[in-house]
Amino acid sequence: MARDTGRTRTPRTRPGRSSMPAEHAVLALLAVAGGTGHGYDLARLFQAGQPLGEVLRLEPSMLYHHLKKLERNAWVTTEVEPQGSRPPRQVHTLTDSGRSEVDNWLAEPVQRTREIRLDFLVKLYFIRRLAPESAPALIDRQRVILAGALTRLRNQIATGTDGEDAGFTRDVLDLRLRQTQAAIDWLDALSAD
Amino acid sequence: MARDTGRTRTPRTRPGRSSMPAEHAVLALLAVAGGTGHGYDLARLFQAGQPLGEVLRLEPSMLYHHLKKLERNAWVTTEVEPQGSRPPRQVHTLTDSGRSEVDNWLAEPVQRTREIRLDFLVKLYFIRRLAPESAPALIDRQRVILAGALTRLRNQIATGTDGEDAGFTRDVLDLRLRQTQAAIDWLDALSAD
DNA sequence: AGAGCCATGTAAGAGGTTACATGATTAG
DNA sequence: CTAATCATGTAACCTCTTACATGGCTCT
Repeated sequence: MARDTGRTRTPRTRPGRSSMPAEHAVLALLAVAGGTGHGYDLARLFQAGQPLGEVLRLEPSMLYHHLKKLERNAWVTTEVEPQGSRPPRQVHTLTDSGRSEVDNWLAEPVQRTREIRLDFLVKLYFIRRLAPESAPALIDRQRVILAGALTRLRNQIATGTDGEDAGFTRDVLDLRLRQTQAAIDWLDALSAD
Repeated sequence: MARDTGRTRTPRTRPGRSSMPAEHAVLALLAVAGGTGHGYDLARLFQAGQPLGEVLRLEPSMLYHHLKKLERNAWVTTEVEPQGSRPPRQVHTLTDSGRSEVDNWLAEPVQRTREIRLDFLVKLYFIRRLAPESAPALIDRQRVILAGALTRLRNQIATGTDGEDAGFTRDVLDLRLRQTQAAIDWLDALSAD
């Protein structure tokens, strides 16, 4: 039914949602490693048993995919390092632009409660290794955002829906309220170290 | 580097993870509507403002996509109903196989805590409309699963990791513990109606 | 002799988002 | 006259997962 008229489409402006934690984790891992590294080496850190692997499982194929993407973004440069008998390494080096991307990403709290479980944990892991003195500020800013969400949820519950679906809507909001409160309590426990 | 040798690959056995909530929601909505319906009609219920739309936002394009998939699975049949001047409707009818798929899906609690937020809420919405007498059993079985997760988390925390990343791993487990506990508390509040 | 490490990927397919196409009718 | 409603999709592009390919080397 629909036909492609051949017109140039507007380029996709919104590539992906949330903070693209996997991609940024690869970039940040390069920063932790001192700015350079190759894929195979980084891959081990994303496996089960590794602390980061418990939060973010990354198969080799995706890791290599992300490294290509980072290169397209000019956040890393790549050069081939022959290894004699072994397969040559693609050694990736963080650029200035890549480093500032890491810093900006680390400074930003996440917007949605469900992103705490993955995105925020990854940020927390890296900020403690790359800029531990900034960790309390990140945690505080995150708490402010969650506190705002909590207030909005309370208002929504108070403004109560009427109609036959009121019960379900209330249950949904109540779940979100509890999950948000649990995340705030967790942040408080983090600060209280 | 890799070359396709032309060998037949083993068919993909694991199609998708979690309970494919969107697909099942479309199927269940058809059941609520009495077994028949067309896409445009169902689409409205997934919009913002509708109770289901608050939990699961489904764009028309995805809705039609799911309807095609349901047909391939023989869970619905489709016939065209001309409308005169308006575009003809594709009227979908739930099959026996489709109805039993809905029933099985509704009876199964979710395995992971993070699926509470979407998958379980959708199940709750539909079980209250299709088989309200079974809702307490679903909630109870869900509580058992979450209680098991809680126990495993407590054990993991007690068995404490050693090493430099012990702090982070503990924070991860502590967050999961709190989120799981919040979900259990919510289930308890649901039962206490 | 076989398992597993090193080191890099491709292939195929699922699930999902956003933009856009079509074209008559009805409400403001 | 314009916008929305009705009704159905396609196109292009994401992310993520699983399976597989290559091929020498080292450990048991």
